[in-house]
Amino acid sequence: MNKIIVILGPTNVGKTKLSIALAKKFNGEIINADSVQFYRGLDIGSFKVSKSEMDNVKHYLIDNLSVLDNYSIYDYQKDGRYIIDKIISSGKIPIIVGGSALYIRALLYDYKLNSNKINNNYDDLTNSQLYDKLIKLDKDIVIDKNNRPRLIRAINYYLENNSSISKNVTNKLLYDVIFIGLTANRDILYDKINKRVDDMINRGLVDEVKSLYKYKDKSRILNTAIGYKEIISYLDNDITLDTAVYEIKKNSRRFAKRQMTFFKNKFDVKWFNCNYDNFDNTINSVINYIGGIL
RNA sequence: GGAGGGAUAGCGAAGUGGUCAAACGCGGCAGACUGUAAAUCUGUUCCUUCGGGUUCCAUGGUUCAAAUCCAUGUCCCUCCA
Repeated sequence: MNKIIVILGPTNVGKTKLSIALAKKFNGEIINADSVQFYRGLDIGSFKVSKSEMDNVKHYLIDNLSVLDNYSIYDYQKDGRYIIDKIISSGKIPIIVGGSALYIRALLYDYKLNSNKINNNYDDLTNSQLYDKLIKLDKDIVIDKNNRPRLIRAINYYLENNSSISKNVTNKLLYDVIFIGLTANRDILYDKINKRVDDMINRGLVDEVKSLYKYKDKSRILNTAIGYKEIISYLDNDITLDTAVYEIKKNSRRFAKRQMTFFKNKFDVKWFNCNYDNFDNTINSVINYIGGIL
């Protein structure tokens, strides 16, 4: 079975740089698994790979969407699996890189997704009414009572499939995957994250968001992505720029923590510590590890 | 110098005799994860060997009982001189 390499980890540990080095070393092509880097125009705030960084390594699923598009793990699974097959059949190794854990899971594990025909939002129901409705339908459901999007999803799922969404969990991998995790000590990582946010501001994040501001009411991603939603609040005059920066840093740190929780507990990962002072060392240890498997 | 107001857990802030180890918010920590996922949600947050121990500026007092009342001291804020 053909191997697939996955590089995951929290934000800002060098996944991009590592992935390009691996692609060059092992004749790979890269599939993005960062749910913000899909979008054209979200460059500074998503810390997107630049053309020159790509260094002629083929990248897929970057800049494939407009900020007005709605994309989901369903689309990603479809697009990504098609690309994986394409890369494998060309004799190369797919390298999946990113920090969007659910996207990676939907892509590689046996997530059964369908076209999602029922899509009732139940705007007239409160959370507890939704919960009552759900447990009447679905006695097996395990769910947080206040997690409205998931309550709605669980109801719609049950109505469509006549079975509990909880029964749909899977740990079955569909590919032969090497999971490489890149991480760093919490203190160091947080410090790097804070500094990177300052750097984004210096590189013109506010101008980047200004150029997209006209889409803010019609774009989902601009209102959810860290670095964008906060600057939009600033441009709306709801908060000061200092507050926006503080919030971006805080939200990025929390995001990194959530990513680590997800990766540690849901993936079988071989972890490597990011050596910020000598990243070539990090790259070499990963190359040695993968070389021993391939 | 005179008149008031205040000091509560990492921070902000309720509480004004017992039901107070102390609401709530923030921050922190941990967790969940099949269509918003950079999203959304949950738990936890004085110490503990889980028996208990030590807290509400400090010291002393009143009381069966004090974060809450009294006295003194320290520090902070506002107003008048």
